[in-house]
Amino acid sequence: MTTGTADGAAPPPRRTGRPRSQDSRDAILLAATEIVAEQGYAAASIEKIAQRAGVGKQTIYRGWPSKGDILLEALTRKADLYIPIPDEGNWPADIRRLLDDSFALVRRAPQIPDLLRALMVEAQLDPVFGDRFRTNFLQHRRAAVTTLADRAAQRGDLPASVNADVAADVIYGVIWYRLLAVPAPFDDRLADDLATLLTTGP
Amino acid sequence: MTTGTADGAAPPPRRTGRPRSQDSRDAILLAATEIVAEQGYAAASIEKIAQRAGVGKQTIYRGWPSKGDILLEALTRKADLYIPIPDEGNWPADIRRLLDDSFALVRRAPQIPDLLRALMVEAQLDPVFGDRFRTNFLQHRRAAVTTLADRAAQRGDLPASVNADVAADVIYGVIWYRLLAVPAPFDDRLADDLATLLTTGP
DNA sequence: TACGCAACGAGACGGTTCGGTTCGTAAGTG
DNA sequence: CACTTACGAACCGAACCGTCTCGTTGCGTA
Repeated sequence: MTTGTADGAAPPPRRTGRPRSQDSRDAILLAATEIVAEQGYAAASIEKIAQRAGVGKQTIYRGWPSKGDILLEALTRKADLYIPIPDEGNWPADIRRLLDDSFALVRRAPQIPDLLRALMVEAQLDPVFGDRFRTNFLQHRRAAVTTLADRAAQRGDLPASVNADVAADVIYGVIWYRLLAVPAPFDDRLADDLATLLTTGP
Repeated sequence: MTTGTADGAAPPPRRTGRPRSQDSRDAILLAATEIVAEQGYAAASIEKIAQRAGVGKQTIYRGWPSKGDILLEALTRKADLYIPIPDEGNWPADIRRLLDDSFALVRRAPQIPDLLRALMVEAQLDPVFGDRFRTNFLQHRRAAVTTLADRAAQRGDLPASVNADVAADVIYGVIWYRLLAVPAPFDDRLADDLATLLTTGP
């Protein structure tokens, strides 16, 4: 990953010539999001995105190395996707807060599930992008949970039947499973069930 | 889905003309499996499958309605994928047995993870096939777990923190999450962790 | 103000890939 | 032998990728 700003010490802003258009970038991200949401990922070609965005294909190739990266940026922009790592002082409240925040975000922005599905598909189809997706996105989300769990373990209120890794596996496993495999909503009942499972000890 | 054998009452075996070649069917399934395992799903086109199988494309179109269905048949043939629903008499042993059987199958047949990934991708790209996949495969697997859990609930040894739906969500959620999102093995440690989580009560 | 430079939208281009169909032949059935 | 259906191969058109070339546009600098 030596692309981007890894250009010596300071990122040279741009010296001369016409600057890149932020409007075009925005239009591209919007068009990609809409196509994925409305017509499914199979319909999202670079060609179609460019056409819908009212943009030349070259502008897209200049800005992103692959289709997946467009979607990844669209996702991270979509909401303040940064779900803050809660700190309620105890494990049950932390885990419940994280679940509530995550579910609320999905419900609030209905395109997010479509983007997530598309990204996971692209990660399977393009292994190089897949690595990027795992490193830059999936592991970040996972780290939020393991941070909470580690904190709980130190505090001593993590149930003996739970460890940090399995907690992350369970939470994101269920979320992705529902996104991809079963058409089930992210409702309070699921949050209840998961929180109960992960906070009940012997 | 009115294709296939939904042809009146009795499935007419075949009356006249050249019979379909079972060898061709086998070669197609084998070729599809190998391409997916060796080159990834992105490389698995009908064209390549036909070429590798030494078969005309028409023979494929005559036998399966879509690429996903080829892979689905390849998967169900691959092993006796039918993992028997355990009945060990108690919930912890049942759940442990199901996990062990499932993990052992994946370890024994290394193409199975590739096929599963490919099927999940295809389910996202082709919604019509996706419905078929969910109905004919995913729900069956899920039912195995809910059957165990229902039995345990009746017996009274299902922990209060677990219910049938969440047990299935957790087990298959984690399995699919590991297949698609994190490069982690299906080892005894995972089975231990999951079994502990699902069998420990307050 | 005038000039130069890079990005812009649009689209042409060559090339590849693929899905689906057509064609003449092969293999069974009656 | 006549008939029927499957067979492999070849063919066709559409879609798309990535590059390239236009003439144009906007910004920094001379």
